[in-house]
Amino acid sequence: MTGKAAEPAAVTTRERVIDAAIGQFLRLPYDKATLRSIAREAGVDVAYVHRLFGSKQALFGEVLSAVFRREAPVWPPEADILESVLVSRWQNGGMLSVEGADPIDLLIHSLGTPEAEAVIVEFIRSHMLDPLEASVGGDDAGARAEKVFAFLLGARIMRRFIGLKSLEGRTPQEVGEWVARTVRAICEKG
Amino acid sequence: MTGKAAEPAAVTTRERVIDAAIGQFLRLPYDKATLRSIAREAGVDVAYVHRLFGSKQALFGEVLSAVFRREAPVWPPEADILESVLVSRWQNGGMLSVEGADPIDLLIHSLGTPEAEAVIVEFIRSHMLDPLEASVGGDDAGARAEKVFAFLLGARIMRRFIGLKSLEGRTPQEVGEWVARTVRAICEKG
DNA sequence: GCATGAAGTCAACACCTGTTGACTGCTGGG
DNA sequence: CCCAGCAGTCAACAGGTGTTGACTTCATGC
Repeated sequence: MTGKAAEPAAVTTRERVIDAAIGQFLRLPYDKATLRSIAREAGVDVAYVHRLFGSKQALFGEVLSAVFRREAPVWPPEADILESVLVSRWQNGGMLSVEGADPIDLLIHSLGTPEAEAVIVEFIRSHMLDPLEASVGGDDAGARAEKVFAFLLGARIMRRFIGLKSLEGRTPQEVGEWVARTVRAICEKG
Repeated sequence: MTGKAAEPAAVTTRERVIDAAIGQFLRLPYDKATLRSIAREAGVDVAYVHRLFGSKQALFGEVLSAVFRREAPVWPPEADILESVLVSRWQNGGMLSVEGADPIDLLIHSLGTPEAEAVIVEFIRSHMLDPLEASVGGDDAGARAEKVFAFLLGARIMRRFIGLKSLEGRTPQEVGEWVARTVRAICEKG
């Protein structure tokens, strides 16, 4: 957009298609995010989308990589993980954030869809669970990390799909405290 | 099963169809569980399945009711909810259990599929969250119920899809304690 | 000027979806 | 005997899917 250097950095059609695909796969179940709707949003022909990536599954893999590459690193290896990371990330959109959409949807859409499940499970393990364990520290760090992550994941899903009455109308600070207090309780006594 | 009374208790075709549908909807995403595959498994024609329930969506609602009615009461309104209900249900297959399949899959397949989402969200609210809130009691019961449920939901999803290392090789009793301790921590300090 | 090859379109393919209406086979009642 | 009505089938519908191959458009190098 603002590139005025020697390189024009023009956004390629391929990138436009990937952006459209990200939006669709975030918003819709795997089967409902059709190549045709993606192509329409990107302003190209279906056939070209297909040729660009070889198959719908390959395009989905591309989307997964693109979304989560933008997010790395999710958990920095610092000690004060509770306040600085979990809470603040929860405040502005969640554990993962992508402009204008909620990556928790991508996770939900992936789980239960065999083509996508393996990819995302591996990603969660290596990019989220392991670093979180390292951050939590202490003995039984693994177990506590799993419990903390379970709570964060469940709360995330509830807030997105079912709704959390106790969070309605709260400020980001209050939401942060809501999360942090429970995370602390799990770490200390859970 | 053991019915030897005057009533033969013959399993109707409708029941066979519902059983087939339960299996399919548990195993597959909403769109992949087609009326045709359900009909084939039940040994009848597609058209009859459709006529029996009026629409695929209606059949899905029927499946939801059937699955979760078998589970009722999920949260009895007793005080000792932690040990007697949450834990024991977690031990033998989870918060919800159906022979041979994991209802958490039904939830995952439902979330993100608009036709199914509304049905299951309402069901979770009225049949699980509200009774849990009543059981937890005290002031801030709503907030604590939501937190407890978030943890249970997240842990359930992790155990099913991502895996919980700290639960590998544990006995049901240990699993129960694992859950109960965290639930208690959330209730008391979360 | 002309061939080349990439970027992109077009129309069609084979297949699968939920849904519909007309149909058969059968069983019980008058 | 007949006939109403239920259980279930059959064939087809309209529409949507990923995928394919032939086609156009256009800039570039010779």
